[in-house]
Amino acid sequence: MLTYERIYAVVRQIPRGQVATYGQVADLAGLIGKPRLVGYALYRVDMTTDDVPWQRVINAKGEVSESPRRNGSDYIQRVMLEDEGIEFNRGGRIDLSKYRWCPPDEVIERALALFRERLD
DNA sequence: GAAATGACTCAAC
DNA sequence: CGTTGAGCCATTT
Repeated sequence: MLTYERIYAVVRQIPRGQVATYGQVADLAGLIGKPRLVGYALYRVDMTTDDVPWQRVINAKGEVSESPRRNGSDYIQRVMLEDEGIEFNRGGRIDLSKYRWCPPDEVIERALALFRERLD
């Protein structure tokens, strides 16, 4: 669906070694205030491909969201992030002030365009 | 087509 | 610090 494609398009922009929160991705995808949809979209990503760097999206607390439904993929996520040079402190959390992705202006421009489009 | 679900977030206590 | 409850809406049953 178009909604998912927007989310994936944003996630694909996250550079290696940095992370974004669900809420942040939702905002940039023109889905302000709807972070749940991001989680739902990522759940449906094909993890066997590297098309979408789903591992770089974490929750607002700075930790990898775990869920029984993920059947172990949450653990894989942590390993992949460490492989990119991201450090986990004790408690399995990431220092957001250090690794949070700061979107370039062009991405913000696109987000604004999507937002305006939504108001028609 | 109504009801349930969800990798979330924020504010309030 | 923690727990709770409301908000949210595309997808799935």
